[in-house]
Amino acid sequence: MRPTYMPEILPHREKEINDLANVLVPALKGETPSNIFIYGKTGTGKTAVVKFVGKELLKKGEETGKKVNFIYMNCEIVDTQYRLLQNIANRFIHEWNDHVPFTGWPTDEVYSKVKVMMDKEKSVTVIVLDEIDKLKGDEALYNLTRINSELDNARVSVIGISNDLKFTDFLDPRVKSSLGEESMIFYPYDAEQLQDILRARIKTALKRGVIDEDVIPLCAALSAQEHGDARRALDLLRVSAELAERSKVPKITKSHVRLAQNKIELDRVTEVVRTLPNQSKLVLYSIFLLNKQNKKAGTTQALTTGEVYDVYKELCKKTRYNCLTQRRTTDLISELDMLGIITARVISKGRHGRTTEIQMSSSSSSKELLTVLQEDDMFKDLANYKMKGQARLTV
DNA sequence: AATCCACAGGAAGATTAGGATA
DNA sequence: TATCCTAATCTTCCTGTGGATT
Repeated sequence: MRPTYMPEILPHREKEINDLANVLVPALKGETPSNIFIYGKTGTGKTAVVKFVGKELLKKGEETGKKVNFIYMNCEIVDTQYRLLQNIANRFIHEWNDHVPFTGWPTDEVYSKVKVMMDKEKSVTVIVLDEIDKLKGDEALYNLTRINSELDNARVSVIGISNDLKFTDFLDPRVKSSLGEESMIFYPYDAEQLQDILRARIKTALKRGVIDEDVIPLCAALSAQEHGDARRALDLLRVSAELAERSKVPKITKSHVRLAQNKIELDRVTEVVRTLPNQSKLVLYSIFLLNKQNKKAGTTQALTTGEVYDVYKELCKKTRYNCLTQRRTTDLISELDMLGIITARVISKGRHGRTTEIQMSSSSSSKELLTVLQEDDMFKDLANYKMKGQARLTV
C-alpha cells in the first residue's frame, strides 16, 4: 500500500491509458509521437498511468523488434539541465568507461553526446518529465523540444507532467506550443472510484476479513473531501492497518481510521514545522508561549498580532537573532496560517482596533510540536526562558 | 453619527542568497 | 574563479477599515 508500489490494474483510468497509448503508438512504427502535457492534482494517477503505458510500450517494442526507449525522470530530483542531459546520456551508454560524470563536462558537450548516441541507435525515445514545474530554467525544455530537428535517424518526444496548471503560463511560448501539442487532464477521483481503488489494492495487501465493512467507504469519503487524492486514501488505509496491527487487534475498524487521520495530520505538521525558517519558528514559539500563559491563567483568549510581536521581539533579543519588522511578522503569521499550523483571522475590536486573532490549530497544540521546535540549535538559549510580562490586562 | 484604535495589507525600493555565466 | 542576474526576503512608507465607544 505504499505510494511507490506500481499496481497492475488502474481502476477508472482506462480511458486515460487508452488516450495516452494512442498518442504514443506511432513510436512503434518509428514515427514521432506528439509531445504531451499532462495536468492533474496529486494522487490522480498521472505517474501511474504514464509508467504503465511506458511499460506496455517497451513490451510491444520488444515484440515487434522496434527500438523504443522510455525514460522516466522526476524533475524534483533531476532538476537542472545538466543533470537531465546527463541522465539521458547515461541511459544510452552501457560501458562503465564512458559514463558522463556528475560534473565536469560543459553542458553542450553532453547535449551533443546525447544526440550522437541517439542517432547511432536509430530509435524513438519517449522522455517523461514528472513534476516538470520543478525543473529549473526553461532552456532545458527548449533544447529538448527542439532536438528532433537536429537528429537524423532518431526521434524524441516529451511528456511533461505537472500538478500546477499555471505552470505553462511562465514558459517560453515556443516551448509552450511545442510541449502542448497534445494535452491531457486527469480529474480527481470521486468517493466511489476511490473505493474501487482501495478494494483492488487490499486484495493483494491484506488478508481476507481483517477489515471492517465500513472502513473502506470511510477512507474513500475522507480523501474524496481532499480533492480525491488516491495516494491519501491509500495512506489512510495503510496507517490504519499499521495502527491496528500495533495494538494487536485482529480487525481494522473505523476508529483506527480516525486515529490514522490524526496521525497523518500530526506527521505532516511536525514535518512542516521542522523545516520552517528560523524566524518563523521564533514566531511560532512566541505563540506557543502566549498560549501556555493563557492556559495557566485559565483563559482561552485568542492572541493578537501585537502581543505575539512583543514576545517575538523578546525572543529575538535572547537568541541574538535580528528582529524583523511587524509588517514582516504579519506575513509570517499568515504563512503559518496557510500551512495549517495556526488559525488566523482578521477581526475588529471596535475602538480597540483591527487585528488578527491567532489560535493554535487543534492538531498542532500537542507536545510533539514543542519538542520539534526545541530541537533546533537556537533554542538552546531559550531553554529556561520565562516570559517576563505579567498576565495581560486586557479582557 | 462621528471618532479613532491597532493593526491589515498594498507598493516600491533595498538587501541578500544562490545560481548562471564569462 | 570573479562577477553578474534573478528571485526571494525584508524594510519603509503608506492608506484603509470594522465597529465599540463617545
